[in-house]
Amino acid sequence: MRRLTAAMEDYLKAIYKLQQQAGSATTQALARLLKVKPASATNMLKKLARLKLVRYSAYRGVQLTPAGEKMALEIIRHHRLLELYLRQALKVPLHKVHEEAERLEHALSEELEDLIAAALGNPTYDPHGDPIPTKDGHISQTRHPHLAEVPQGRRFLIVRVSDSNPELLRYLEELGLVPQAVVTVLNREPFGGPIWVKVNDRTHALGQEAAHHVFVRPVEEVTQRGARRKTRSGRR
Amino acid sequence: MRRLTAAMEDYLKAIYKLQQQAGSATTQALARLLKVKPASATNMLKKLARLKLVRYSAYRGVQLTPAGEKMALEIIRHHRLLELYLRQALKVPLHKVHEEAERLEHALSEELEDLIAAALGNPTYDPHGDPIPTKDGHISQTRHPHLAEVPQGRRFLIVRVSDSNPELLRYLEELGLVPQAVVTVLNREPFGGPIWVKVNDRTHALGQEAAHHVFVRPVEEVTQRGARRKTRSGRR
DNA sequence: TGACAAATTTAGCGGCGGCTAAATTTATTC
DNA sequence: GAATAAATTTAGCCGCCGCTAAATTTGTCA
Repeated sequence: MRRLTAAMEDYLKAIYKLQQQAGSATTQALARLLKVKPASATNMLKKLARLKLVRYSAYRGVQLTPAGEKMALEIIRHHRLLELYLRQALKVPLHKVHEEAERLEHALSEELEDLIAAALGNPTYDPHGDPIPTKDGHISQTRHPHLAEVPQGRRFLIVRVSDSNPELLRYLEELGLVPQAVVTVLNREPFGGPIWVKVNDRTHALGQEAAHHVFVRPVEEVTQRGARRKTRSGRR
Repeated sequence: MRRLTAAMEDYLKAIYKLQQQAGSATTQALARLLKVKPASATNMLKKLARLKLVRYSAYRGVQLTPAGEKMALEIIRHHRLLELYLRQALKVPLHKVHEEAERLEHALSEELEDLIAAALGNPTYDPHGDPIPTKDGHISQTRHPHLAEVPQGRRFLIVRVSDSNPELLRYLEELGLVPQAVVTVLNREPFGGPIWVKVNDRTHALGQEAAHHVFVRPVEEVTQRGARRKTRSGRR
């Protein structure tokens, strides 16, 4: 498996994301995401097609081949492992974690990847709640949003509480914010203000940081015949 | 201070090393060190000269300007901090630490550098015994060899014992291999075999790993009038 | 001093990955 | 179905950083 350039890796990752969100990737969407001009994207797509990493037919959008998808998942694994590692081991602030990982991911060897994964205990989710692909290219299809990015007025089931900080973990536990609990987002103050939540009939004002560590899934509201709602998430 | 390309950073680092060893850097030596052709080196030197990072006069070799030296030291700081971090925090095998750092150093931000330095307790030497420049561009001029790379039959003063592994540290202490002790290298078995050393009239067979953590300085032999010997080290 | 070898530089090319401007295809609308 | 708008591709350029081949400079030795 040939070594790809950093630019190629960026394109594969971007195509993967667009495919997830919209089924396929257009030249324009790709260009916007990567902050290049459409002409540049076309250029690269032809290169990736020659390498059999994407299926590309002119004017018609692009899709990853199985080989391309495998590569994309490897890169995403690098990225998300790095994010988590930077956050946990080096206490990089959450908002900077992404851009740091963005540069480091291309320089990460397989060995170092393994060591980092092991140091983290082979985690399956990154600090943003996104699933980390396994080494052999499998990825959980669910992306869990955290309490800070979820619409207010709805009920959510807590599926995961990020375990980076034991103190925070204990704090959240005291409030009753534990996996399987049902939480209602009452209100959200703007500009990084607290998030009002209700758990077990108690109301709490949660800070931004705390909210970022609580990952949830919407509780299925019982509609006619209990039909499941389709959801779509976007971003990352 | 403009951001340099990875190639430029590699050149600055190489020029610095050659200057240390030989006072100045020739096109050929540079090309050999960087594994490029001399013509390519000439090309880059002209670019660096335009940026006022080196003083370059054709056919006459090259020298870092103060600005160039500052940049070089920054890069070397990145490199050596990474080496130490990879070794201590992630247990990357010593022989792989260099090439990993070589790729990561160009992607390291200032913030991450600071966090890594702090996590390591602002260390001053890397795992090879090379000094780590400070953030403001000062560097200790002494490079201490370790016991595994030192000629046999001589006496050495232990100046530093690397503190990465507490177990190892205790072991070495038991043997009497502590800073300020004088050690004689009796014999060295080939092919990664043990190194026989004498400390306090006791003889020990030291493994490769242990030997790599003991950094020494030759004991000044008393020659006529106690004149100091000049030494030169090479490598890294 | 002059001739030659070695080191260095110059000239020109190639792949990468951006860009702009112009041409082309696709989609939409009357 | 023709006209037009929007998306996409093509053509050609540029900077980076390698390369080779040819020209030039430097240093040495008779």
